[in-house]
Amino acid sequence: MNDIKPVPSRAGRGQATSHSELSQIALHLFIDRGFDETTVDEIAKAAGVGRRTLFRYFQTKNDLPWGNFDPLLDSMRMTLARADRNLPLIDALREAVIEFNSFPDDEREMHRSRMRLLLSVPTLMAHSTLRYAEWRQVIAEFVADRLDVRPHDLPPQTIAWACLGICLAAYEQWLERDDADLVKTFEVAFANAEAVFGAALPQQESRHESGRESEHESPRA
Amino acid sequence: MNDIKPVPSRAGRGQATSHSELSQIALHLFIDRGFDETTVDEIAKAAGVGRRTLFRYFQTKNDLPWGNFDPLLDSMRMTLARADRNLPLIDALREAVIEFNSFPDDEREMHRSRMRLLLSVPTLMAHSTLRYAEWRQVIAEFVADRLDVRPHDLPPQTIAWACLGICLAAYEQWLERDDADLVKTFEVAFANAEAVFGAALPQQESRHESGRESEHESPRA
DNA sequence: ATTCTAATGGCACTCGGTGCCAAAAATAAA
DNA sequence: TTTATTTTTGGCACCGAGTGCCATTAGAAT
Repeated sequence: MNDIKPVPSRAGRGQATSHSELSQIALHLFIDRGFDETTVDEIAKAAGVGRRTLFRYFQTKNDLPWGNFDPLLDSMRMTLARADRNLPLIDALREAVIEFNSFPDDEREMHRSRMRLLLSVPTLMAHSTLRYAEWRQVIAEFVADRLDVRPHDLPPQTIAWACLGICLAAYEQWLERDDADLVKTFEVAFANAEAVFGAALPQQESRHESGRESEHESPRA
Repeated sequence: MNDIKPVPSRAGRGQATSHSELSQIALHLFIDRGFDETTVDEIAKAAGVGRRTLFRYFQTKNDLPWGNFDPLLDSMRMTLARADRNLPLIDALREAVIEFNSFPDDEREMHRSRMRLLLSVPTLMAHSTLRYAEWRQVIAEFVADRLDVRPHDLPPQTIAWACLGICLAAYEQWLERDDADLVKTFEVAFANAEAVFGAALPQQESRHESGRESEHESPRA
């Protein structure tokens, strides 16, 4: 909500507002007037800053409801780094993702509102893809480390994309029921993926109809 | 390329151009001048139509490089509908996806260019999310039918999202190597997902640490 | 030729986003 | 206190995407 300015220390004019304050104001306007119905000028006016200034804090209108995402990403990176290396890859991922999406109870309603906005407004849904790319990168780096390949290779990228998909499906489901438990929904979503994708494995070597060996790695998690 | 007008039949002025012609012209301009560097006015001029008219054929500039996607979706729906019901879900999905992404050799370079554009230009990458939603819906409907749940439920949505993720990872990989085989890349991507997500299963009932039964279905593919 | 119909395309306008730059405000130096 | 330095602000003009409105155009039917 309000950032402390620990060291207003060095020279120059003070900031007229803060990143998170702008985000808050915009978010509230979006929630009760609608995203497309709220103009940037209105947000700037509501925040008491010039429109030009607002665009220095946020690159686009679409970025406003996201607030500052980076600390959350760093946090997830840390969680993954701390994961027990004996834990199967998929379990480490599930736990990190759940941790990443855990918020204090008093933030629950705000979180729901924000996510509803992000997932229901087409413009935001689309734009979010760019934010998700950073999120995927965190996952990919972790998976790459575990499989001893580069983050950019197919297996980490595939897993990262798939994890994102699972999370988004879980969120969509969570938003539909007022009483839904987010953590539980994530667990079920992961279980669904495991059931379907794991179904081809039990028959052991059945994946070789198409013959030729691959230059890509087929990881054993 | 050129649509036949089977029945110019009924009254009114003739169309100045066609959907696919506009798409072609725009695509070429995007490819050799860059997406952001090409204005809608330039496209309209190149196509010899008014800017206003162009916006009747395509809702946004972002839609231009996609051409008409719907027939492809219908085709995938058909492929899935024809799938052997004894085939495991995941195999049916893999095959349909591969079929969906198979193009004649002479379209290969064009396809690469288009996909490179769609996956590398941030604006398009973001916008594509909306197209992918339709694609996911096709998958979700198929999965829902197989699992005897509603398309909207968690399992179909999760699988659909995960499939999308797998496909996008495969495409990104394919675009990096001139000589890469798209089909093979898809197969490897699916295999990666199966390996990682299937890893939790072999221990059979190990998914119950967190106790309580779920109101969601946990499908057996 | 006239009428009907449907597509066209120009015009003006809104809104998001950017480059430019003078003015404001805060600190550091004199 | 005054002056110089530094940094942010915010106004202005401008661009490009997208839309509502509407007179015009061109083909088909009468």
